[in-house]
Amino acid sequence: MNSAAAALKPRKSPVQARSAATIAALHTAAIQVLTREGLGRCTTTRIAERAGISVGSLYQYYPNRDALLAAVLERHLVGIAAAIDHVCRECHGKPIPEMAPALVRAFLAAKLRDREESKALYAVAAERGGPELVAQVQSRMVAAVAAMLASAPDARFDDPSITASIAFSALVGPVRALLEGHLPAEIDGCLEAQLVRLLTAYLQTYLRQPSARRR
Amino acid sequence: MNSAAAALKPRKSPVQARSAATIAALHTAAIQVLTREGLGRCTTTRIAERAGISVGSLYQYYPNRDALLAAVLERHLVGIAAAIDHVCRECHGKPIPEMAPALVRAFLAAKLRDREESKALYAVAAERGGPELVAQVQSRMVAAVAAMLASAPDARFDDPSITASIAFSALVGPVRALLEGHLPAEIDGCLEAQLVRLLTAYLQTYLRQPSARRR
Amino acid sequence: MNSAAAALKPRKSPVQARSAATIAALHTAAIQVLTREGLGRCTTTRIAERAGISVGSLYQYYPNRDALLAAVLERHLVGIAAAIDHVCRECHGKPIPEMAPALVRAFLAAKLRDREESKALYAVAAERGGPELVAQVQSRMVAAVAAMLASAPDARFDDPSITASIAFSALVGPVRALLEGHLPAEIDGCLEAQLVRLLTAYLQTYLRQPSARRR
Amino acid sequence: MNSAAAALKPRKSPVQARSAATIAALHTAAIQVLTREGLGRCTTTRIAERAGISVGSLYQYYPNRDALLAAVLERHLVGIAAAIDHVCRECHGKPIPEMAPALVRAFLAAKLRDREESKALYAVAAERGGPELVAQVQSRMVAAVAAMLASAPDARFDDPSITASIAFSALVGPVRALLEGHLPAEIDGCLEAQLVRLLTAYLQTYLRQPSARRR
DNA sequence: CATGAATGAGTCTTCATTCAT
DNA sequence: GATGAATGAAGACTCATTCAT
Repeated sequence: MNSAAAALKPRKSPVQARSAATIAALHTAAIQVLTREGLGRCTTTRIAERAGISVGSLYQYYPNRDALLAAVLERHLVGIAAAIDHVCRECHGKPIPEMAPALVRAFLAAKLRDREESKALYAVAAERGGPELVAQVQSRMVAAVAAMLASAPDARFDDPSITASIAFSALVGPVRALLEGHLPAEIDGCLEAQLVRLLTAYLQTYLRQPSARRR
Repeated sequence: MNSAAAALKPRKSPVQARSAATIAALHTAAIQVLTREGLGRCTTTRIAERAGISVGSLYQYYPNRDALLAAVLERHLVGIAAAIDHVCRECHGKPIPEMAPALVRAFLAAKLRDREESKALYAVAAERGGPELVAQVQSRMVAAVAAMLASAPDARFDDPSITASIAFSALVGPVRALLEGHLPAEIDGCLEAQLVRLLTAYLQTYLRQPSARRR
Repeated sequence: MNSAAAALKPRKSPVQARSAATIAALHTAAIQVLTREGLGRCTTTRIAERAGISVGSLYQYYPNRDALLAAVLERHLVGIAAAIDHVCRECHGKPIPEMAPALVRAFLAAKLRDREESKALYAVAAERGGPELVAQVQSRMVAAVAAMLASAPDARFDDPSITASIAFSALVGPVRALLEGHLPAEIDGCLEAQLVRLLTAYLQTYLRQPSARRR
Repeated sequence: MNSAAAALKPRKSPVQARSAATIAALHTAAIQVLTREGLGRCTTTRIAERAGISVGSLYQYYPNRDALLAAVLERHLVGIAAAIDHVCRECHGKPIPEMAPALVRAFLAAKLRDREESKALYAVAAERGGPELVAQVQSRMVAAVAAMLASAPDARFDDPSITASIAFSALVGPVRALLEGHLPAEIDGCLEAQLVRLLTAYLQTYLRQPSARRR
């Protein structure tokens, strides 16, 4: 870990219950302020105030504002990653037609659980340190997906990691579009079905027995 | 146009050659500062300095910082939209296997022409006014794609606009991932092929003659 | 209170001794800067500097420059109003020849106690929010004077509030002229006598027993 | 004239008709901007724009913003002064009961002819250079009034200039209060009568034959 | 002469961070 | 440990004034 990364690390581990509660409150507060005020007005004072603690105390937990926001973002991403990890292990060895729906469902469930949070954090992800964090967690998720894909009995991927990257980011795109309101309203009900169709079709181009036409 | 949107409008039109040059310099400078310093440090002073003009002059062209950034973003998006529009008209009435590659190629060409610019503007797109702008241009692009899809002789879409939304944002996802460095390095060479594969597979699930196996 | 007025309200109450001292220092500093530099150069930085605090601290007490100046003006006006209120209650039921001198004396004492302050605040009273504030406090003073006049046993006023308005503003005029240096220097010694004469003469035109000629 | 005063002098005399017209347009524009935007936003650019000329041209006529505003204020004050001068000459040698109403009427007519202008200029009068200008013109008016008073056959003033000062500023006070909205609305109709009463009563305390008791 | 774009010093205001209580 | 007042650097934006066209 270089010094830049070190500067974003929390100051203390939540060894005490109180600490954990305070940190949770800070995260929640940060997301609320982010949502209500925007990143530009998401100040330490406001976050602390909403979390019910003093600014001074905030600095007991995080060395600076960016570290707090990074932590919030990280927790969010790690949650998603865990869900992906889990489903990938669960679907290990299963055929594509089972993998795809499971992956889509898991991703949607994780990402849309708290839409406000997901949406608010896009801005954080675009700021200093955000992209690195996202890239890091993303690569972990891609690795999990790649491992899962590699285990599919009915398909063969030249480079599972590339396929996983494309597959995953092809899922991320529509979900982000949904959260940011770039999608027509009608989509809400059929998003999952569409993503399943998209992913399945894509992965099935790698079916092992290419007796039938492909691509 | 409501007053919020009005606040983001440029102040004067570049009727004179000098104005046009100044505005171009401002856009370029903004993107450079964005890239080198990040959105948080992308200040009017810095932009003006890099553009070789005074802050005061900057404010003769844009009423505020957000308006300038919005203009830069808009120009970028409009460029993309024009490319999409064009290819969609060009592929009108062609079958899916021709549409998909053309669309992918056009999108990649437009979006990756200036990677630095594309990448820098993601942060802007996440800020005040950005999402609205993106949504607006996005919907125009989706409409173009939907029209194209509806004209495909070999497929039938229940709701072309939904399919277009998914298709387009499924393209956007991987490209964004690429620009933000979330993709493995090896992908660069095969991104286009992968996206063509993704898009074709997805759209072909809507093939008109389901004599062959699908999905 | 409408939002415009709300924007001029102080941010925190001086509950602590230190706060009260800081606020007092700010008021004094504001008047000094006003006097030495004029309203146009009465900037928050200069006020804070002279008050011996940082600009940031100034903004902990007042949301903006106008609010600070409004507070200074208000305190001044309220002081005058209190003096007027007091003398009006004191003279309740007394005859005109006692009322007039008492009112003049009280007004002069209050307004000329700190000539520098009184003079400096004229500029503030003419700026955004000033006129409203003055009008408001003025009406309170006029009401007090009107009540006093109505209680005079030796006079009868058709509309005490009109008479009070005229009487009061007729006092304000010369005092303002004095403070702004529009009056010849010789006046200083006899101003009070002249104002008493003016006010008494005016009010006595409303004497109850008009056995003698009255205009 | 010291250098400070010199700096406020117009740059060119209105020898040409066009100059005179432009200057008039500038004055009018200045008052409009003053009224609509307030002194703080009464900028040279805005004034020039409203006057239909360019900023550059504005600087052909006045060396700086303050000079323009001073000129506007001066013209206003000189107009009032001329009216006062005129009525004072007209009433020369007449008794108090004729002087007072004439003076009041003349003053009100002059000051209330363009209420917007009168009101707007109070802010200018409070700024740099304003007070001096006002004091200067005021003293000329007071001199005229004093001369008139001294000529009254029915009164004797120990120091006509003091009486004139008080009398004049006692008129100024209520009129200013009216323009700034500090007076009850009902006053509008009876202001003149009240001021006549006020002034007459005051001046009559100096009646030559004190056969009757008065103050 | 008129024009109005350019200048940049100067304002107000915010906010991350510290530290005395 | 907690608090929140104080700090002051930094940013957005304005505007009087100039001068090339």
